[in-house]
Amino acid sequence: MSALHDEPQSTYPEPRATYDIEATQEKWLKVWADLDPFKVVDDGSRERRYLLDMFPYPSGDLHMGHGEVFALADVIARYWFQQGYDVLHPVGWDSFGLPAENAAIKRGEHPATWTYQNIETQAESFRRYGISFDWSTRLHTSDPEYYRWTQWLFLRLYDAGLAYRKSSAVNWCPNDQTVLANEQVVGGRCERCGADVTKRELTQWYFKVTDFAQRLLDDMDSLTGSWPDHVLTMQRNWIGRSEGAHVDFPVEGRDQPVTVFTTRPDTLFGATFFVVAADAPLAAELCAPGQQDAFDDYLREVRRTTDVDRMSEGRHKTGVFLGVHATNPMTGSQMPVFAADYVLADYGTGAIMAVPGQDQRDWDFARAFDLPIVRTVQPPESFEGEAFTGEGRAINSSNGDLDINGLTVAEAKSRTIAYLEATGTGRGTINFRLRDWLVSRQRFWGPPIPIVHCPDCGEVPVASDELPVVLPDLKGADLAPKGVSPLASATEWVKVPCPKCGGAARRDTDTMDTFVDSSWYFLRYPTPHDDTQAFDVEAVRRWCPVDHYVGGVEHAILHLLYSRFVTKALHDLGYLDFVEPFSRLMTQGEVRNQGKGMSKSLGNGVDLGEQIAKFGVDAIRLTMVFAGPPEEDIDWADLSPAGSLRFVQRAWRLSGDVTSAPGTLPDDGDVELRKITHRTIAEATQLIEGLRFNVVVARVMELVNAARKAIDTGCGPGDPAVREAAETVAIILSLVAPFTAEEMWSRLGHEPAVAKAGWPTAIDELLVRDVVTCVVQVQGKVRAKLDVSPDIDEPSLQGLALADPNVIRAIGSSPVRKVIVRAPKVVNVVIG
RNA sequence: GCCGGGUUGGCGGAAUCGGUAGACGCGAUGGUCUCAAACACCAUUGUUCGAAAGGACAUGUGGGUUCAAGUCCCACACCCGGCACCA
Repeated sequence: MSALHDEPQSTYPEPRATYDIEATQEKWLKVWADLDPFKVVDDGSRERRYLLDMFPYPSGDLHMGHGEVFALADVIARYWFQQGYDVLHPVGWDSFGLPAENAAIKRGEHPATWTYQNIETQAESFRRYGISFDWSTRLHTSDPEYYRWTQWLFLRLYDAGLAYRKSSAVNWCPNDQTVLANEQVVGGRCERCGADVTKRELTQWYFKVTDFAQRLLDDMDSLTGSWPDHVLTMQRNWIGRSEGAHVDFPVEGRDQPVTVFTTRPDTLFGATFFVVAADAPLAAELCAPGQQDAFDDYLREVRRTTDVDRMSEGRHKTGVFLGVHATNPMTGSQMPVFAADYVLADYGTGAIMAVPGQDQRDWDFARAFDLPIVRTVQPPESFEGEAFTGEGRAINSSNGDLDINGLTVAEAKSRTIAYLEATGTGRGTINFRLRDWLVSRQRFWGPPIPIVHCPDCGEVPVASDELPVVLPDLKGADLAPKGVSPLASATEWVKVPCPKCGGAARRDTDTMDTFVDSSWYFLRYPTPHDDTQAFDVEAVRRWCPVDHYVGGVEHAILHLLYSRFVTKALHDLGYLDFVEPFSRLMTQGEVRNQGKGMSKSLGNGVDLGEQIAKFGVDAIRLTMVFAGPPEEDIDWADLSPAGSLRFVQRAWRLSGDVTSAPGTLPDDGDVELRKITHRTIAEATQLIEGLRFNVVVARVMELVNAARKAIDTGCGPGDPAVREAAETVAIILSLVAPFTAEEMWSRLGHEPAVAKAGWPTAIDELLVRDVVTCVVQVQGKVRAKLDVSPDIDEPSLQGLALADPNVIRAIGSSPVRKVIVRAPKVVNVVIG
């Protein structure tokens, strides 16, 4: 039995009135469905605002995490509605992806069945949760009407040279039987299923994100302050810019020199050997015939090792001599060339100059293979480590032409680069950690890549007016992973005439990463049903960039980086007049339980639907919002939905106690209560702008307490100020507890919807206090409090303070040396 | 290791301009109501000394600046998150 169903019982002399939450929810849902108060207008009559929640993946019903994000985002949306903006608050589903496919295999169904059932379930839950969506915007990325335009985007990037195919060693998830983007490999494991990722040599499609590396970095300056710092930091780390030099090393038996990237060109004199990534083509190329067998054995070993093992802590260095030598351009000395797995094939040039004196990894390798170590930076006296990577003066660094001995690291770097450039053996350069975005997937439930492979014409893009390339009708076992895309088995679908020559050709059988779908969906929302174009340039100009984006921090790198890339690419192609998609970002924390993330395996899950059934939508939303600052994790075990329910009932009771008529002007109302009301309005406005929603709730609670007191023991229920307070509570509360707010609004004699009642304006005269508390300190310790007028002058305040008996006692017989007066707030007496 | 963020009552958190630390809520304790319990409502609630008046101590630790520090500066400890054989 929950509080929802408390009936007034005759045995109680005066039972507290409570309301039937379930009936109230049902009542207003019907009314709102008719009123459709959150439908976007877009007629230019009002200023526009675009609020976007990261759209959900339809993995079942909504869970606690959804409950939190959407409640938080709705505060902002509803605040904007109250302010009279024309708000775009769309809804949709990121509905392509692996779980649907895995469910379909298990059940022998089409992935669409599971997907669209879940979407319907979530849609109904959203509706009941009272989120202020404009339902007419609804889209699903798995609809052909949507993925048609995802394919269009692919083709535009292809035309611009930003989508290309290459063969390289890629991350392979043996469990999901598909390749993964770099961003989807976490700690050497598949982000989705946790399997150890291995490498495979495959020809795959990529988007050229690296072309934008510098801009992705630079444009973050404009987001500082509007995006959380840690998100910007994560992106910066991910892009990983480093400054250094390319240096060319002649290698015996080879015409072309081998170039390496180094961030420490100043240590070039200390380079005593040379290492090539074992799995880079260069290693095989350089290998001398005599070392071929040894190299082949080693490479086989490396290929077998997963990333998890490869990166494990304290693993000793391995490698194999390739039987050739490189020449150090500074010292002329011969450096043996090794293949090793501690050098990465796809970072820099896949080859390094090894400077064991200044790099611990090189030091470890040198010790393992008994190679010479030369220090080129003087460590401090006290230094006891091995490789020295700190600041110091250059040593052992001169030849006939260049002498950098005695220079600091920075000076030595620039001198060396200048020398390399002058002699044509190297140049200063910038290198990025960021790799191109691998977008091919060997799975079914995603947008087919709109390319045809023709034996004569090569890769030919599908004409834009031939889109969408619709998925063939596969289901159940047809979808089981077999290492090649399930699309390949749809033989009729694959066969297609070449768009160029008309000859027999084959469709590309891979689908796109689902992150492609979500990299542009925010552009679709202003015109979600346009069947002539992906997005309307003019509508996007009106609405975008998104004013406020809300979602989980787990997308801090992947989705946000990809969206930023796509925005910049479309900008360069002339479609967009902005370069950053999301002007402001709020990342909400995780909902946990008893200190841990909720999960089935831990058995600590809390079901959103059950909580709502028990306490009602408003109490749950309020609990989420009141729990703490939006970006902090919240722990359900620390919270009290029962307390939230108690509060909404208390607020509701207020609306029933008001006896003045609707429309009563508050002017003659009780001034003390009016002051509290208007201070609440002023503070709430500021707090919402600062995203401190939890404090807004606290302030409304205070206002409710004040109004309660006024009714019971103050000015009484008929005072106009009580009505003003109750109406203010209803409006502010409508951002968090829409059902209670609507019910209050109705009981106060108004027509729905309270959501559009209009944000109240604080009256300045009611914000000034006529009495303030002045703190009197002696030696910085509070000894007295005085009620004074806010415009009291300093001499009188000082006089009052020094006359206070507690102050006199605290001063005692000590001489007063100084009195600091900051009227009207504080007086501090310095003695002794 | 590098980068970012944090550490405030029994708990979640306020105090974002250097000026009353602990708003608001949870929990707890006492009371009202009840045969009783639950619910609800009222009161108290940082620790400590004191009968009280009043005092002392308190924002991770140690220093510093200041009339005044949770807030500013320096060092340290611990926690959380990200990146990491990235040359």
